[in-house]
Amino acid sequence: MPNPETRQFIERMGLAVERMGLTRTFGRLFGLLMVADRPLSLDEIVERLDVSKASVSTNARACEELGLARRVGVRGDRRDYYEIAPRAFESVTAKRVGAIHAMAGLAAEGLQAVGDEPSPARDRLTEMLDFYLFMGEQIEELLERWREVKG
Amino acid sequence: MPNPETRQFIERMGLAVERMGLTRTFGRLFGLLMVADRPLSLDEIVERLDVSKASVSTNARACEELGLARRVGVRGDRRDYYEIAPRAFESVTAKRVGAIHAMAGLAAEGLQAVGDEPSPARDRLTEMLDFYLFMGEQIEELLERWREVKG
DNA sequence: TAGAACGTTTAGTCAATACTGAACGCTTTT
DNA sequence: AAAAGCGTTCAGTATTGACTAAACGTTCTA
Repeated sequence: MPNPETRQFIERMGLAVERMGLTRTFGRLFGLLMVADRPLSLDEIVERLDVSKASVSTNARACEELGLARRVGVRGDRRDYYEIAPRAFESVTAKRVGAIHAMAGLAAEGLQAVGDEPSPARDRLTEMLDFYLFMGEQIEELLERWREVKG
Repeated sequence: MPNPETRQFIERMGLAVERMGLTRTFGRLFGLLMVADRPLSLDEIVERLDVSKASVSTNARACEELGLARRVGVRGDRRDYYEIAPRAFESVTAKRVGAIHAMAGLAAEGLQAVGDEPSPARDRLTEMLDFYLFMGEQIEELLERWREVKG
């Protein structure tokens, strides 16, 4: 399984995730789990990624927190195993929708701040509010549709 | 205009933008431009944000690069003035769609890497590919619809 | 009950990077 | 032609934060 193409995929996932504001190691972990043909233990991840166990432990738990991975048990084994969570992409996208709502909330606060008189600032904030309300609502509907088709 | 609510808005925008992987100063600059009632010069921004002119210069240009702000001229004045660009939110969201396409591309590479035989990895990568193709396409349509309504 | 196996926590290190102050180049003014 | 105004660049600084190694607590095993 450690063929060159797979390694490259893991590495590119690391870079892609890093570009999104998370860390490269986190992205590599996610990439590794994506191409793994079975759940992996912490030590297996340590070996495949060549990072410390402490880092893997932290990142794996963060991955779980985000809904990207989940911990699974293996019969007759007391180690923790990790695998990609079902609906991982939906759940991470749902988190993004949360950020969109936050932007809408910020826009609303901005409108409070600039007062009632018409102004360019007011127009911009109104546009921001409308845009993020629209996007948040619509993307939620997209997720809904996706779940209907694939869920 | 430097009332407490406005200051708070700027500060929260700084934090929100920072959480998205950019810098706090960048977010504050964007927030300031959002609530400004006219284009601002570098020195005005320096004063309002209390950061060095070098930093403002760099961040303002980055803001322009991202399509969030634009430089405007003021008659009889040779300074640069900045204001929020029209369709700023559309353009930043369009950039996000680019990231979604990149994820789809990565999924395709992953499928190459894991080979043709059925496997959990293959299933996951296929789901990832389908999901991001769907989302990329649909969000582009959302932007289209938004432009029709507001553009 | 001692010891091994696991995962987590924490103190410390190191690298990345955003910001500052100063120098620079260009333009305008006097 | 000198000086002031303006934006940019660059070297240096400081802060942030991810990672490592070691200690720790807990659970299982011999």
